[in-house]
Amino acid sequence: MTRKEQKEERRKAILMTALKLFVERGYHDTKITDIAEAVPMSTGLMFHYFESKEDLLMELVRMGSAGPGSVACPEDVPPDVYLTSLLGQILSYAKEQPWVFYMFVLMGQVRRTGMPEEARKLAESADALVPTVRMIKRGQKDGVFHKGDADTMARCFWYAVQGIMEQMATDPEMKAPDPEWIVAMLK
Amino acid sequence: MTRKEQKEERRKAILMTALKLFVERGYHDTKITDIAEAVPMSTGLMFHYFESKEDLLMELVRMGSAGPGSVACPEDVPPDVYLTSLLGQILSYAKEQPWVFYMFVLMGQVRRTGMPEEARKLAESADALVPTVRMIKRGQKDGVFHKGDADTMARCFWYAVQGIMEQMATDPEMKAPDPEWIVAMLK
DNA sequence: TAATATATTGAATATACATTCAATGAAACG
DNA sequence: CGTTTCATTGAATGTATATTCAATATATTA
Repeated sequence: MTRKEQKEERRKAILMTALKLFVERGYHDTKITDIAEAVPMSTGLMFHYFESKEDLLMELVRMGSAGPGSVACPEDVPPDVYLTSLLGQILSYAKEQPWVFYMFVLMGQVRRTGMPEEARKLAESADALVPTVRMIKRGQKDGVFHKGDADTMARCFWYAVQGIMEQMATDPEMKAPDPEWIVAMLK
Repeated sequence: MTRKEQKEERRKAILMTALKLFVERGYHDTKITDIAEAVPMSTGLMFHYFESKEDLLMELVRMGSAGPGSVACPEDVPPDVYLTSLLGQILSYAKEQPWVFYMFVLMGQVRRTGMPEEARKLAESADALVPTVRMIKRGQKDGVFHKGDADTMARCFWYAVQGIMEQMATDPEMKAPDPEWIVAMLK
């Protein structure tokens, strides 16, 4: 089974390399050749592992969609505390495992800008928005969050995070924010 | 002079159309043909008005760099009040003049992702970061803002705005946030 | 070891798209 | 009007790059 494992490793190497490049330069600016060179491997071999560039993107989006899973807050934890710790986890995890971090950014890009329709749909389906709206409503009832349209608040929260992450992914000068600052948007 | 005015109008029409498409689909996904079709005008004629696609982008970035000008807070206004009103202005302006809004997003994209070097440099030079850092430091001294690295705080603030704007530019469901929410990140 | 399957390569091909161009139409100007 | 200048078009060209392919090397298996 060493052969099959090798192949799996190689696939992962390609995926991680592509993820990094897609986030840093954008999907369309990243040539198959660039990925191949960075892996490193010949251009032709890329197509032994993935049908096409789009297939490669889809695979990444699939990973990203499966990833986060539940962003639900247990009933006995205050929503503000939960969101703060969730964000803290994401940020510190990102420091050691940059791919989680890149993934976060890629998913946002795919959701928004001109990417293959199929990829966009999948990315949209995996979104933390719905559970966050629920959390915010509970927080408002408990008085820890301010008044306002919960849906808009949830969007603001995550898209703010998105904007900050996008910058962190490409700009080494950018230091991680304190999660409390961001949750303060809701208080 | 009707002839010259006509030309100027046409140029602007192209610029505005391109801006919208660049933001909605991304620079590389927007074909010259798409812009021409949307204006509308033949593909060839585009090159009567602009040397190249890159030239078109550069013109937009030039406009964006000239735009905002000074984001400086007068000494007698509290920084939090100033930032709130600045954001309010941007958001309400954007509702009537979508191009200001698109421009905001485009500039952010150009600063980050793989775009012609020249464009990136110009976009970077026009950045509200420096004056904002100053404002935040003053706010910290006055006790209206919390402690923390002022540079990181300023970046967080603007990149959060960036993320929210990016979403608003492409998602009609997204409603404008209350500027206070975002300034609350700093308090 | 021979036979087979898989990995790998680099050059050839196909395609998409920016850009050019020769030709046509419309306005300005004498 | 006649002439000149500018606007406009759509098809032709060139280039970049995703994808294919025939050939070669390396591993697996019997």
